[in-house]
Amino acid sequence: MPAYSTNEIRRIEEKWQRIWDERAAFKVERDPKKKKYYCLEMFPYPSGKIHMGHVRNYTIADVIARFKMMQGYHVLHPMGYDAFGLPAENAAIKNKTNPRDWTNSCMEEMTRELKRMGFSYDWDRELATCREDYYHWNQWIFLKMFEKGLAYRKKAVVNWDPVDQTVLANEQVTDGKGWRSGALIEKREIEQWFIKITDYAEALLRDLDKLDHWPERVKAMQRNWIGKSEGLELTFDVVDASGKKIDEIQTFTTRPDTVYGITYLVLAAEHPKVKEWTRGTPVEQKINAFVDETRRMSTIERMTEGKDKNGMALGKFFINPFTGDRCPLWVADYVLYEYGTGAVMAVPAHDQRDFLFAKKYDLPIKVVIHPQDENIDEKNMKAAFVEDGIMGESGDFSRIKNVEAKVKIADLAEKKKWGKRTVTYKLRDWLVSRQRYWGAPIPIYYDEQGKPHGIPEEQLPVVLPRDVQFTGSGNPLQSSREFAHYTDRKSGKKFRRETDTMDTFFDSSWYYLRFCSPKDFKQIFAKSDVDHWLPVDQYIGGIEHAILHLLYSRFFTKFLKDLGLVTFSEPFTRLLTQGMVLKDGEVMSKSKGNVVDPDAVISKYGADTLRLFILFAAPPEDELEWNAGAIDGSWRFLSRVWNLVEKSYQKKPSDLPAEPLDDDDRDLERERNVSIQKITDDFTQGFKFNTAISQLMILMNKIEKYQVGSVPRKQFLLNRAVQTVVKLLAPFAPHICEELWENMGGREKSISQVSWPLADEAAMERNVIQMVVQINGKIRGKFDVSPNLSEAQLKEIILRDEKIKGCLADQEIKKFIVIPNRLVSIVV
RNA sequence: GGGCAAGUGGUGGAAUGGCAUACACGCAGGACUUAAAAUCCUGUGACUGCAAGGUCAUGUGGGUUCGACUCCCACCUUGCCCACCA
Repeated sequence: MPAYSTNEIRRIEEKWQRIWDERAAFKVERDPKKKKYYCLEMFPYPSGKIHMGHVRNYTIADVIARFKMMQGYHVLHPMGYDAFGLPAENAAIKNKTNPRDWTNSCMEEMTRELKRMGFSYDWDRELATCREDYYHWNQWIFLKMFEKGLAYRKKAVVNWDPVDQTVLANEQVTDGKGWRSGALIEKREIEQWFIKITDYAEALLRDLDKLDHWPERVKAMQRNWIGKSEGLELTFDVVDASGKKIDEIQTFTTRPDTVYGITYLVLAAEHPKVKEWTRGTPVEQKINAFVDETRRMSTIERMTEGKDKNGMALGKFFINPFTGDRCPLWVADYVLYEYGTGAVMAVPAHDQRDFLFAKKYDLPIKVVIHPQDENIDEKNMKAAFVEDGIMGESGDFSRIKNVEAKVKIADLAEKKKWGKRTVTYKLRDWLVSRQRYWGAPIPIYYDEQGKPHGIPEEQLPVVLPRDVQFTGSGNPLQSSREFAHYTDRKSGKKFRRETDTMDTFFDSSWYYLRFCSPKDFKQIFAKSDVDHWLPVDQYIGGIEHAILHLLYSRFFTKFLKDLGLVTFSEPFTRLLTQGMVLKDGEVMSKSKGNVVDPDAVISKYGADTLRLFILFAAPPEDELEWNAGAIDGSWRFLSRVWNLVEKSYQKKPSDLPAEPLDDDDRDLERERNVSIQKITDDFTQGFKFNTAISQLMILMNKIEKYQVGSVPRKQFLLNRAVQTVVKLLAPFAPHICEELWENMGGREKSISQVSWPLADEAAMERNVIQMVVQINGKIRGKFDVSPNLSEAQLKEIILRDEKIKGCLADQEIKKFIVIPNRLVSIVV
């Protein structure tokens, strides 16, 4: 065997990648007789090159998949591409080509790179969301949602990305900037397609409790995003200056206990009543100017201006039904139109935002809740009092706890029909329209009245046209003559076709189902396949998808369950969110110029070394600092395993001679079995690959020190230990292990078919253990003793010792605590 | 402002109530070599001591315990997520 050199690594890795390909080694078919395991990583956007984040994500998944295969599971481990999206369209604009060509060449390149990493994918199941046979079913799901009233059109204020010339969902706007372009987002009003995910808000929230194997962090983020709050919707009579009722206004509050402290009421700038009530009044012009200015402000401006709140009085009033008081109505920029009713009852004494606003505009402040032991005077208030306390100035509710008042006041409001208890969510309906070409066309046409109709199911897919101009502005689909009209087959009538395409999050919300029957052209998937493989046993991906992708996928699953297409309500049983890969403390990115190309690392060290290193450097969920120096250690380790097989392993099979083992033998056997146990535990209890690998290194250190001489018994034990190393290493470094297994004369075709070893409890036992002795918490001695001695026996041995005697110095022993086989603690 | 993580040698990290610093990187010394690389061996938290040893050390300050990196309380720092949500 030649040395484990760069050339040799290349030969071995190419050889086994070819063999896996030729044998379709990881192809799986449904087999009800076997235990199934569905291991899935978040499929990539085909940007052209894989980066270290992909390498880490997919290596973690591959080790899990290969481990499960060796444990005898039938593992579904597929890969595909989330292939629609803006970068392809941008490239098309730049190169004057079709996004399809750019995307196809990127996918080809990425497939080559993924194969170079030695991942155990069933490539027969590969899919790409930009292919007709995939987005056909995207459109089919959309039609089902349309039929159920979950897909609807709404004229709405939307986030307009001036760079990408498209609309973004609330979820895709971070800090007022577009999630891809980073451009400041403007507000515009257009007819858009929405998906009514809010119908599922309660189910999405409730079922988070079922996800026992999801990180708490992700569940907390989803809870926060759904943002359920329970409160009271109150309706107030609106009156003009003369006291005549002209209208009503609804507000939402989570603090019914503060209703006696209302001193004014604020509407959001977008609220239609603002303009309606001021029309033809002296303040009309000023109000209109204020409203238009506020609405023009982008989200980022509203945020940076932060605490400075602006508003204007409307010259109209409302009646507080609890007190009969008449108070003014205002419009202000600190009220969100999208949340609750878009109007809030202001209680400046008990809400910090209302407090600041009242101070600025000199509005009255009325305290109705006091702390337990003091009375607040509104004149001296520096901030709102927002804690729990005792009610005051609140009619019949005075002098009770505000927590009780909350319930009683809500009861009263419902009894008097002033309002009703309601639940609101921060979760908004999902805006799925995109004025873009490179996405799945929304399968809709409009009749003469402009009413939307679904394209008949049998005419799907609505295929993306080719006669399209990519100029960089507007929606390219509208430049196609071929696409513009839909012709009804019966009447021959022509109708205008919808030219919006779908958000790519729509595509990625159900791909894990399509992997079960990727080549079924007659239906979205075969139910029997999905029933067999789903739910996904282990899903692995980045924390950046904690909200959007995972929430949408959960929603789709629930929707498909309601359609009777699936039987489960949650798609991913276990979720692992891997940490980011950093260089010099920062996320690797092209703009920062700190990107390490995986391809270059593979060329120098091989895929096995890269895989091993990236898992050894940190636990999967932690951030990983890329340290180019430390990778040598992983390479050296593989090299040592290689040399060990070459120098010490004897292919000639032999049986273990029936003779007793000496201390060295037992030592080796113990370490071998301890390693099996420890590594299996690390796999099953949270994928602690870094400590699993260090245990393999410990085992190697032990084997290298083991002297065989020419004793057949020792040669047998060494052989067995080497075999164990190769088996335990195989999920991490599959190429070298396949090669070694073959050279060692293994009977199996592939190391992935070898059974995962089991630990022998008896071999792990020790006949001498070290007991540590503490006196008053300080370590004063160590004793080699037989295991499981009684307290009396231990006491005799320890107290006989000269050094311990010296430390005790005839003091009285108050306590003698024994932790079996570990430690003795003496208190004097 | 709210929520969730995390803070351990020169570095990545290990130990989740029981010998702090496993494993690795780096560094230093040695072997082999004409030389270098590679490889192998030895050492490597700080202070103190000729040595055996001793003392101190897991962000800071308290607490619980025979015993705390680990549990509790407060604070500091960093990271991530959310944020005018009534």
